[in-house]
Amino acid sequence: MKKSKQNEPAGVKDIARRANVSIGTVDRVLHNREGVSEKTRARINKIIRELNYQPNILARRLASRKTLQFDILIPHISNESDYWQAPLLGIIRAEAELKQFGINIGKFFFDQNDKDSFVKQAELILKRKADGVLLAPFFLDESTQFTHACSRMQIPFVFINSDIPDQPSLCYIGPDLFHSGYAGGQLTRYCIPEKSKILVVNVSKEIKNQQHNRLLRKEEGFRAYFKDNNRKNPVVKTDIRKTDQLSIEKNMSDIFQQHPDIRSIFVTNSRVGSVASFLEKNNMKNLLVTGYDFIEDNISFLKKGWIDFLICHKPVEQGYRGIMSLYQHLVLKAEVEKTYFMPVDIVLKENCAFYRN
Amino acid sequence: MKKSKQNEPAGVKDIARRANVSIGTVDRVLHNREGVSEKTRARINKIIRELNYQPNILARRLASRKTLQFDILIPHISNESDYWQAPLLGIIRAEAELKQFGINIGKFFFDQNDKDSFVKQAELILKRKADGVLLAPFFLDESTQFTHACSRMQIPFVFINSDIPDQPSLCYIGPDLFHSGYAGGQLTRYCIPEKSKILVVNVSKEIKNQQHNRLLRKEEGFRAYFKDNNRKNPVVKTDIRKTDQLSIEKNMSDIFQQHPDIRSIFVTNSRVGSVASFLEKNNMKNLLVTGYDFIEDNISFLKKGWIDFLICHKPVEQGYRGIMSLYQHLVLKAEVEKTYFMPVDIVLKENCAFYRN
DNA sequence: CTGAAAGCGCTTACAG
DNA sequence: CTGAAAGCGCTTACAG
Repeated sequence: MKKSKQNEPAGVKDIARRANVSIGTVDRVLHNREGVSEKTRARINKIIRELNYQPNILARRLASRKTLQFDILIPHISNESDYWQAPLLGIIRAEAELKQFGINIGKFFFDQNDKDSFVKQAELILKRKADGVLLAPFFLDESTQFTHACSRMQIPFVFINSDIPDQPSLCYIGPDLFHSGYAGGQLTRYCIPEKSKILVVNVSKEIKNQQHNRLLRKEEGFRAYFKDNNRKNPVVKTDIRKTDQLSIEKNMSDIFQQHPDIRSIFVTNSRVGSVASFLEKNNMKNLLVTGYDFIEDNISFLKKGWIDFLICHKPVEQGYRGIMSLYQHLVLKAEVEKTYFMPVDIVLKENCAFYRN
Repeated sequence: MKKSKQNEPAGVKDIARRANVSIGTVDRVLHNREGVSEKTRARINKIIRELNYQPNILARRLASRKTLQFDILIPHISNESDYWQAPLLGIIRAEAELKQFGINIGKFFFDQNDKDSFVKQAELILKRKADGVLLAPFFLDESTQFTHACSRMQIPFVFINSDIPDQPSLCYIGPDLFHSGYAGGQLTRYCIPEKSKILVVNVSKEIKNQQHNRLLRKEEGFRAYFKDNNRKNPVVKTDIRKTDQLSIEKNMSDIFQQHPDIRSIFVTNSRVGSVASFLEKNNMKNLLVTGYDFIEDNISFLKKGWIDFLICHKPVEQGYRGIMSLYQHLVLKAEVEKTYFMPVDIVLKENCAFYRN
């Protein structure tokens, strides 16, 4: 341990001394507060630049008794899918780290199958006047309305999981779905014989929401891979609108009756576990199965060999990084990447023990 | 923004008041400094526990003018391989974040092919009496000697990239090599016909160092996968001791003369680029090529299709996390995981654009 | 429009 | 062995 004395970075005191003002005035200039004559403001700003003043964040947060409020709006964790546990975990991790910096996180949850619940929670957040918002924009119109309100109130917001590109969001943190599907295409083509038949499965209740669009985007990418590479594999597709296990099995059963020569299945979301379960029950081996998300159900089928590949986009990190982006912007006043695509991770039986979601 | 008034966490003042002592004495107890009677120490400790006192890290670092010195000892970046750029990048990223908390990082580099350079740099570090050390233990004996010295001087140290298990390190951050090779095995077997011939390539100058052991460990894992899954693919192996491009090509040429039926190549380190270059020059298509590390040379062959899979272990994060572990231990006094295995990431042409090294 | 003082929660000498 | 005071680099009222 050492004590540094030389070359200390400049502080408000140094600026005040050089500008012949009090540190209070320097503080006003630093924070663009009113009540300073243009002349002195200019003089002080010049000195700040000359000295390349870097505020001491520690001191700043210690002295300011202010608490920042970040509010999150994501789907609640349902039995149907425990995917959203992961982003929440990342958010909680960020919360723990930022607590000592005076940041609180308000958690609001909505029902994936209920637009009204989204709207209601969004209103609650607006009433509280959060300093920053993180949301998963599930319902296109409702989300847009909400973020417009945020913009009006000057509340910065970040999207995770899915993006609404033409919004003035602070940033988007999540997958590039098209390329994610594209990578799924490559994995599939590597592992199955040429020209063998492929089944694409979309499982989603509503057909007219962001969630369903997400699935289609992956499917596009998946198909594009084969097209771009001149592969002529026939592709069968099924849309399953009833998402309970029984309906899925029924649907799969029908499909396989019509197409007994299917060699590979690509499920565009985390419901791949239900498909795997069907295969297990009917002892249908020798199919290459690819799907999404590192959740318990899927992992167990991966280990048992009924799923070959899981594609993942680090949902825990999405939550963590989303909160940290607000922190970077609001506290550190640092630049934030407008679009942060998560990696397209490939998990298989043999590396799943080491996967960090 | 809000001001929290109620339920403020307890501070040294509260403790002092309750214990009927000055805050100076509380501070002494908090830091286990001498000069406090056993009676008062016990009394204060009891109150600290009762109040579940959590120190304010901000205030602590602001008040204490101490600077912590972390020193790193890793290979310098050579033309031969730019792998080590990545960990250094992570270290520099951590440095930027921790600067405002009064942490400095001293950077020491050694030559991978020169034990003496390692020893020399290690001695420099010991003389400076760092508060914490991060090292890549390339040379087994020399590293052990160095870490023994650290232990004696009570300097915590962390390993990255490769581990020396029986050392009192703060932690190891890096791959589980055996399982990394194992995953390589699964990828290979998925993508090639049964019973087709496989070539394993180890490229390393010295045969008796940590670095070479690393390669063998991956090879073990790779072979174990086939054994565990009762695959009878014949495996040919070659050890290349001269690591220049020409020698590698010569060696490969010989191997393929003997074994023209090789269907797949597994290169146990980042030199897979050199192998790919050989294949490209000789226009040898239809081979499945798997290797290690997300470095420029390899990425370009991946994109061109001469490499199919790159296995990676997030070297940037290894560096970042290594420094952060020292910070967690020394500043935050938090627990640190003794072994942090990095994920076994699989990069292919179609997801490489999104990979975060 | 500006300044002087108090305070954030700690640590660090110094005095006794 | 213990206490009182000063100070870390800022922000926040308050006074003029």
